[in-house]
Amino acid sequence: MPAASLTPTVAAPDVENALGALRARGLRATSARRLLVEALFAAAEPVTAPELAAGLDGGVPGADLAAVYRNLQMLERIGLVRHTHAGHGPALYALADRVASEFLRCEACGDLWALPPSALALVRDAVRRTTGWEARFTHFPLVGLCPACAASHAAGDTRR
Amino acid sequence: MPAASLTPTVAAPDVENALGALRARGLRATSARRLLVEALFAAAEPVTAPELAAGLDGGVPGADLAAVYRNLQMLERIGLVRHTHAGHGPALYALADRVASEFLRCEACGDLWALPPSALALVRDAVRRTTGWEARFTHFPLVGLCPACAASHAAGDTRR
DNA sequence: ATGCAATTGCAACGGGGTTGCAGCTGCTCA
DNA sequence: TGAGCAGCTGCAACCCCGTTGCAATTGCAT
Repeated sequence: MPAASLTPTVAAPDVENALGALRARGLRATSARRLLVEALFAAAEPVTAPELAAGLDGGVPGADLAAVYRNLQMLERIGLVRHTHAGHGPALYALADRVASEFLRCEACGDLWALPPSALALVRDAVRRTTGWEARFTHFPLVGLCPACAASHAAGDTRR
Repeated sequence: MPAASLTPTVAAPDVENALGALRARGLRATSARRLLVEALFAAAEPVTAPELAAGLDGGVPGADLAAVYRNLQMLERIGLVRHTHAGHGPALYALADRVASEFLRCEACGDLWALPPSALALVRDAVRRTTGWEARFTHFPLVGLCPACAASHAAGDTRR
C-alpha cells in the first residue's frame, strides 16, 4: 500500500481541539489518545513511536506501543500528524502543522537538515522541468552529502 | 554507522576477474562467493538478497542468507557491488558498473524510474546552488509523485 | 443507566537484516 | 605436497520496527 501522508494538513491549536477533531469524525477521545496527543504537543522536535510510548507512562497502565502506532496512524490519516523517515532508524512523528516541511539527510555523517518548504522551490522546479515529477522531501528526505562531508570527500579523504 | 556505498566503483569484466579482485585484497575466493558473483553476473536487473540466495542453490549446500548478506556487504565495500533502497521492501543489489545510477520513486503508485546519471545534473546543480549539498539519488531515490499521479492529484482526486 | 461498537493491552507474528560460534576450507609457506 | 591457520560458512538465535488477532474494556449516544 503506497499513498502515504498525502492527506491535507489539519492544524489544531491545542489538545482539546485535536481531540474534538477526532470526535467530529466519530472517533473516540480515549485516555490513551489524550496522552498521546499531549505528548505530541509537548514534544519540541519530531519524536519516534517508542519515545512517545515511553513518555506516555504518566498514565498508570503502561502505554502500549501497538496502540501508539495505531493511533499515530489514525492521527496521520486525519491529517493531524505527519511522519518522516530520517535514515535507517524508526520514523519521526510530529503534529502536522509544526513540521518544517523539507529534509536533507547526509549519507556520510547522518546529519539531518530541516528546511522551510520554500527553500527547495528551485530544486522542485528543476525536477519538474527535467523529469515531469513533483518532488517531495517531506516524507522521505533528499539524500546526499552535506557541505562538510562533500568537501572532505572531494579532497581524497582517508576515512575508514 | 552511516557512510555507505561511497566507495569508488570497481568494474570487473567477468567472474574470474571479480574473484581475482578479492584475492588481490587478501580475501578468499570461496565457492559460496563464486556462486554469488555468478548470480550477480547472470542477473539482468538489480535483485534482492533472498532472490540471490534462492538462485544460488545450484550448489549442493543450500545458499545461506546470512552469508549472502555478509558477502554482498563485502563486495560493496570493495566497490564491485552497489545496492539501492527501492521502497519499503528489501534492498536491490547489482554489479556496481551496471547500475543506471539515478532513481525516482513515486509515493502514490510506487513506480520506480531509473535514469542515466546525466539526467539529473540540473537537479544536482539546483541542490548545490541552493543548499551547498551534493545530492545523490543512487542509494536512496528521489521521492515524489510521478507525472501521472501528480496530475490526478492536482485535479481533486477522489482516491480513498 | 444501558448497550454496543470502538479501543485497548497483550502477545504473537512478519519482514529485513545482523551476529555468535563451532566447524570447514582456501591459501601460504615449508 | 601437505600442514597450519586465518578467513569463511552454515545454522540458529537475535534485534529492530512495526502490524495483527483477540478477548476484555470503555466511550458515548440513547
